[in-house]
Amino acid sequence: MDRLDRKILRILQEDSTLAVADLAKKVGLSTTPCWRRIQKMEEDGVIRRRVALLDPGKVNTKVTVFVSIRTASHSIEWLKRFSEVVVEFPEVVEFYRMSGDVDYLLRVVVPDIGAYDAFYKRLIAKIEIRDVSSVFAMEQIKYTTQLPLDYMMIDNQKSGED
Amino acid sequence: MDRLDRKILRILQEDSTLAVADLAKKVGLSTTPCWRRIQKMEEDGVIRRRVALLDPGKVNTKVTVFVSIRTASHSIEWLKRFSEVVVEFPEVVEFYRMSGDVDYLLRVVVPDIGAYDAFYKRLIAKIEIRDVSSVFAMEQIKYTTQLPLDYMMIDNQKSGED
DNA sequence: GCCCTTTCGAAATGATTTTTCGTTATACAC
DNA sequence: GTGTATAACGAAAAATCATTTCGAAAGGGC
Repeated sequence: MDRLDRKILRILQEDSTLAVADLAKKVGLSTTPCWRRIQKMEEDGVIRRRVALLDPGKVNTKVTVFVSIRTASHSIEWLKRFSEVVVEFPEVVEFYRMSGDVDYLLRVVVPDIGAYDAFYKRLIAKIEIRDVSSVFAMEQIKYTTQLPLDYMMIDNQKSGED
Repeated sequence: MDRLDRKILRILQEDSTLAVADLAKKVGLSTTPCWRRIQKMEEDGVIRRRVALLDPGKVNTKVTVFVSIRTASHSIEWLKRFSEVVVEFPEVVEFYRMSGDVDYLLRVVVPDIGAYDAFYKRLIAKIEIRDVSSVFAMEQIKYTTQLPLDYMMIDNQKSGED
């Protein structure tokens, strides 16, 4: 995991459609070693998958809602079932167990407020939830799948423009 | 935008490495029309980009922090600068303007609590912020880039297993 | 029925990925 | 220094895949 691997990851996080030869040129390598590095990072699980990202507007899921859930105290059984139920909804794109005041946080994407209400009804029909609070996002100012690569490798940094 | 396009999008959101011929077989089409449909959806901007998704653990960004920001009332200028500053941090992977109590919500990824503190200091060094509240995620139960496709196309649904 | 438009599929072409092979660099023991 | 092992490199061949070309089939209006 050196400077070149980081450079490769930075590019692939941006755009994974480049030909290996072009990518190689960008990082200053020939195609074979570049290809092998990519291969290795896929085997090692650093690169998890390659996917297509869609336009939320174009697929009619412009609206993001953050749903905070407080559960008081519940049985292990309830928690297990709760997770299973929530995960199944395709509208739930993120789901976290939190520290602090709120127990769970969901990011839900829907076309509009009406669709959110319908989602909400379907959710509480499947499982009883004590305390739910929904907040709508007015605007998505930034959304990226690119993770910062500055924290990889404690040594070997040299942290230049690459 | 019909059933077949939806089927194609569903697969590409999962895995964009499939050969067009294999994808075509899966949706019940031959390669040329399938390729053309993909091409069109890229032109139309339905498919925005293709990217590699990395393992947060493997790049040392396991920890997610949600940062709630209240700004009271500020000038337009301040708001503009605030957005510009926040967007520049690679640790900020999501950034929303919210309705309700909280004005802005950030999702920040870092290696650990210490790194979050360092990030926080760098942030407030760049711009003064009134009221900040940080909550750590204990566990990421679900995270997907796959948008639900059930809301596309009001007509033409037929909504089967495809 | 006929024309127009659209979508389809088979096959040829061109580009890219992946393998093969030989070379070069680096490190370590002696 | 010399020898040897290990790991990374690069050029070129082979295999696979994307893209184009062409013609045929399917729907829609008149």
